[in-house]
Amino acid sequence: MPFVDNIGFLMSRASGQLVRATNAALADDGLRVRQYSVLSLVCESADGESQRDLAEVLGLDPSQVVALVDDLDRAGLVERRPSPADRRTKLVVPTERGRAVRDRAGERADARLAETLGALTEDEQATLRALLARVADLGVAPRVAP
Amino acid sequence: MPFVDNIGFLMSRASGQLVRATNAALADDGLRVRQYSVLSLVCESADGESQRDLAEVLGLDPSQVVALVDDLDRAGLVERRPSPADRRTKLVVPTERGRAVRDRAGERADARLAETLGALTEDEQATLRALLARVADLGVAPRVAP
DNA sequence: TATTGTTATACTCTATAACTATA
DNA sequence: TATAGTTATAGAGTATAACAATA
Repeated sequence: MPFVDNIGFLMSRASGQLVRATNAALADDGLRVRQYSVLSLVCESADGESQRDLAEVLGLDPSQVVALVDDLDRAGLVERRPSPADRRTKLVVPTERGRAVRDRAGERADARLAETLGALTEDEQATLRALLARVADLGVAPRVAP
Repeated sequence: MPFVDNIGFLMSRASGQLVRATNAALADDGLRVRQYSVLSLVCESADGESQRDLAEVLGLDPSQVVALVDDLDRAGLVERRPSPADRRTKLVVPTERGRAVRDRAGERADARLAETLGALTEDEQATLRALLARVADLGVAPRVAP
């Protein structure tokens, strides 16, 4: 099979397209896709998310999450609050303005994503989503023995 | 729809998994996935590929291809040959050793990819490949007017 | 005037290691 | 001793601009 049909190559190429399109849609709100991801997750959370949980869901190292939350904090979109249960833990919660920005940015990002995925029908997008979810393996990933 | 079901997010996460797995499989041959991509493409070409064509297929800027070909050249896996048709153009061709390394690395990368995609049946992988190809938009991409 | 390859630069992303304060 | 957050650093990936040689 020719290299251009390699799933890894196609996925990397497609992912790049989507990230670029999304970043372009978010630029007006001063966001990039990773900051937007953090903001979206904390907006969906009832009592805030710990940075560790954010790192887990996003598949990032906790040290990367620090920088992303710093960015959002500096922009006044989220706050770090002490956890009532564990003094080590900080819960990241959106500010009022953070929620507003997320909603507006979300509409733009969604519109641009729909445009980029325009070649696919709704059914095909659902199929793609389901297949990606299984490859992305968001559950607890079994690794080689440490 | 919850953020974790966003196709862009899932694609980025899945792509990262595949790239990491492939890089791990290629490490023994001293390659990374982008260098391996260039090597694969020139091995499939009859008379070599120009750097411009490589950039086009890979979706990279021509200046990035320069560095990748430099790496492969330094490792003795490819050579730059003058094009008989156009003295500006350099055709990148694999060395004998380049072909051998590509074959061995390709087997390892393919095996690791199959392992990473193990959750999907052959049919599902074919479906995924077809959907990704349409999103990746490898044809001539119509852009906004320049 | 336009294109191919190249150099240079800056910023983002990824990957580790080590430190602190708590548990 | 283990975990949550943090700092620091290095390498890889991405994005532009500008230049020489050639068409």
